[in-house]
Amino acid sequence: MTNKLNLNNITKSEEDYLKALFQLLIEDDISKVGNNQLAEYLKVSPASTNSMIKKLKSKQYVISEKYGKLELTEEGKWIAVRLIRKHRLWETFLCNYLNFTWDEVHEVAEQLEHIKSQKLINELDRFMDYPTRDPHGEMIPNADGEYALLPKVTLSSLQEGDVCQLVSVNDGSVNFLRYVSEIGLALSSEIKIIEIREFDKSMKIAFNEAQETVTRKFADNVFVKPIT
Amino acid sequence: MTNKLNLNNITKSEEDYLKALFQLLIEDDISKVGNNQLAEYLKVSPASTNSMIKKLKSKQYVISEKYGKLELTEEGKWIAVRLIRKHRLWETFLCNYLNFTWDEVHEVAEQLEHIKSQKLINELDRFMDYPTRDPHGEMIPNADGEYALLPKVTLSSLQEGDVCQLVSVNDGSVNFLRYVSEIGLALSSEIKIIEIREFDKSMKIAFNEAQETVTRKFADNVFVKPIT
DNA sequence: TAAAAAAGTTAGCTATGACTAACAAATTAA
DNA sequence: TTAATTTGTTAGTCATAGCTAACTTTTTTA
Repeated sequence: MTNKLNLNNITKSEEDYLKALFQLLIEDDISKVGNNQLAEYLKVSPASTNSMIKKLKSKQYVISEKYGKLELTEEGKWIAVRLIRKHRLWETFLCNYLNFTWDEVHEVAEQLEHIKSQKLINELDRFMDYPTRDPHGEMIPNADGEYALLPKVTLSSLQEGDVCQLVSVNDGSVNFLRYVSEIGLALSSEIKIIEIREFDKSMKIAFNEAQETVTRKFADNVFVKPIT
Repeated sequence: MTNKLNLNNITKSEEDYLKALFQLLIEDDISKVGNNQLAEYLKVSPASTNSMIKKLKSKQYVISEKYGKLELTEEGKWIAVRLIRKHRLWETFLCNYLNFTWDEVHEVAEQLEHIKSQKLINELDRFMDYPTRDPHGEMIPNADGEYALLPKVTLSSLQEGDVCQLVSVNDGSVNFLRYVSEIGLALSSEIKIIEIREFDKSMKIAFNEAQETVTRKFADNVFVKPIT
């Protein structure tokens, strides 16, 4: 009821904040997200975040006490999930139909996710035959907002000798994604950890008959499923 | 040069004004377009238009003297044509691939036309195999901004006994487009003017073995090619 | 041609959503 | 447990882009 009415009144900025909060709180499973952390994630000033949070509280998308941590209401979560759905469906469309590479899609999808049309996104979903994963391996919520929240195991969390399969990658940086492709890694690649150097936590890994040494920062952005 | 740099700095509003000016000046071929006319077309106040025109003049997209009529520079036209290209390609995509009807596409295309990505629109064009007309029969500019400007002959400009073919329709009103479909008219329909009533300029027309009486306002929004 | 109407302009207001600078509260560390 | 650091808040500014009301210029018409 109020639901439907509000959704067309929401601004692009409000959507961006709600999505960011959802990704920190729920997808990254961070228990205490504060004002400044959200500000840093969105690359805006703490003051901007503070005033937006006030607005989102007044619209009942966010709950928090003064100086307390931030929480999303069910309504807030619902808005965020729908944005994530749109973002990932568009990424999938761009990669699978419009010859985009996985490092090119994020920026355009950031724009496309704000297009307001229920029909558009549901038809796009149907057109692609209801994909469940985007080009980076992330799960795509269905039309009811349901999707599996895979526990995020980073490559960096594994030990020497462990073997795993590449499940998804952080899509935040174009340079990172290009680098992943360049060295020959792809979704589902089987990776073995040959050695971890204590000094800088860099890792020597083996995959597809190749070997590479990657930094800790790199390994933090690669999500894997350990093979038991 | 300056071209490319500016195009990413342009706002949605600036784009809307340039497109509106182009449609009035070039597509509708109106020789003198003034501030208030543009304001009315865009459904904003004359004051808003006035200040936006100042901005567009400073960016050299528009030329006009104080109290004089408005003109577009080549740069201004180029921006407008690209918007029209994007708008019509998206409309075509929505109709041909996502099950939208021709009365549903305009509103969504108004949003999609502001997405900034050269690659997106050119790939979409390729994906659809370079269509030349949108669902309303309007010409789609190619990647170089070239397209045929069909002289707009309205159904209302014809005489009793004339025969013509439906070329395109004004896509501004959802109700109008629904009405056109409902009575059974479609692009390329052959229409014969049976009678024009002087009193209110309403027309009795025949097409596809059907007859209808349509108002002057209706006939003003239907564009045709007379059959000699 | 002078008055009325229309068209165009300006000033000043509003809301959104950024920002910086200054300050307050909470947390961490000495 | 006090001091330092981090985190959060507030006040005040800026740009964009809309608005109304008042005014000026241009055009029309009586």
